[in-house]
Amino acid sequence: METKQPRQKGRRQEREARILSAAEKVFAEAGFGGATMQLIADMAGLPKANLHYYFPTKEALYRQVVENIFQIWLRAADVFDSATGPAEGIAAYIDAKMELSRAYPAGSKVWASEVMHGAPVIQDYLETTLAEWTEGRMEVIQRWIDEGRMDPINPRHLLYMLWATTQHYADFGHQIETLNNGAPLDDAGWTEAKRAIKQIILTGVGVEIPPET
Amino acid sequence: METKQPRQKGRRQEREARILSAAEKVFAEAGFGGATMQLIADMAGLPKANLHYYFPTKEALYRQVVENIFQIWLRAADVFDSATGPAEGIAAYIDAKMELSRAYPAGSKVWASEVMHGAPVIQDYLETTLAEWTEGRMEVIQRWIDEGRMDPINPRHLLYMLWATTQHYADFGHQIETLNNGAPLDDAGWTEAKRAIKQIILTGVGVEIPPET
DNA sequence: ATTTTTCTTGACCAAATGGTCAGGTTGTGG
DNA sequence: CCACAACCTGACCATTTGGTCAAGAAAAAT
Repeated sequence: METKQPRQKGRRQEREARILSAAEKVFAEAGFGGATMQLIADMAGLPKANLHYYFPTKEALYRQVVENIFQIWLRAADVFDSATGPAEGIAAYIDAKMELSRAYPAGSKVWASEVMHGAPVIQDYLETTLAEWTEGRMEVIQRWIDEGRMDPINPRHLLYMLWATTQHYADFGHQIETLNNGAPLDDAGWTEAKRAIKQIILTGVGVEIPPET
Repeated sequence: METKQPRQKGRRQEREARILSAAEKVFAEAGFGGATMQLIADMAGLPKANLHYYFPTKEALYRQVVENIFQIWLRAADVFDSATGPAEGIAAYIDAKMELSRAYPAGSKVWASEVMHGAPVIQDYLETTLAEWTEGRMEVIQRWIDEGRMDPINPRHLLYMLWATTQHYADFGHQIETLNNGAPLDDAGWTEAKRAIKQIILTGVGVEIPPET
């Protein structure tokens, strides 16, 4: 049934993945307008014309990059649901998003850039998927509040603060690096960042900080 | 002695201001690479060649925009110093930065974009002015901690959280607007945002929330 | 009034960019 | 071995872009 998909990866998938990876970096470093197909091609180690075989236009390639990031984002947000209470849920979400910021800084930047420029290609996602996810999480938080398991705070702004703070470590990674004497955060640095964020936010919403994650 | 500077504004200053204002918007909406001199010229209502009379290159114009923003940023940060303690200082800083996010969203986006792309034009500011400012504020916070006026938290990450959270309302304004049913935050919305942020962070660092600002 | 300086702008240019395409190569099923 | 499809790529093109320039128009200085 699966005549395609030659046991290994498949030329096509491997090529597309390589192109997407290069595109993510270039779009993150230069923005959509500043990125050139030639630059992406060079970074992917392929002739420019070949990119257009897999992705018809620069915009199509960009769209694919943004959608991929969005999916990763959403998937990681599930930790919020499988939590037994506010302390575990929020702590797990902070940890998850911080790990994403560390693992996919370029993706985070592309996302930030896309939103900053008015979300020209993922506006529909914002209005549907993201709006629904946000609504759902706000309800969860509100329930925790109603049950007296955390202080009454505005769930919407709590979510914004979680996004802002965690993504900051990716989007402004260069600034953080500069203020860290030019060196990127090491393991200890990231751990300390997560710890500090959890301390402030969890204390801020009136819950105990869970022991280990 | 001041033969220049004809009582009113002066043609030159007025022209430069108009160009800079248009440039700020265009750079914010399209990024450095996506912005074109023609677009800026149109928005400023001037022929393109005229821009090059006041600003020799696109990069020079961009540099001026970024430096202006940086100055506004720094100036507003002074509220931190004139505070009598952590509660007032942090609260005032949050208020000030939120008001800047509301008043200069384009500027904030240009700054974010600049940093995200590796700070090609303001790297030196990051290394000197910003680094010094950060160092100074960290000392202030550490002193408050040592004096037992707030919980022991990592001053560096507290600052990052303040920057991230407040700037988020400018940089991700479009996303916030979309999640607010397509409408920008009104006066009440901004007040509520500031209140929520102060509640979480001030509680999070173990100080009382000051009454009014 | 005349000279000198500052400013304005349409027309123009070289370079870069997204995208195309025809001809070729590689792989695959029969 | 052949035929067919998928894949690759150097050369090419139309358009856009940052930037220039020369010829003037205003203003200011004399």
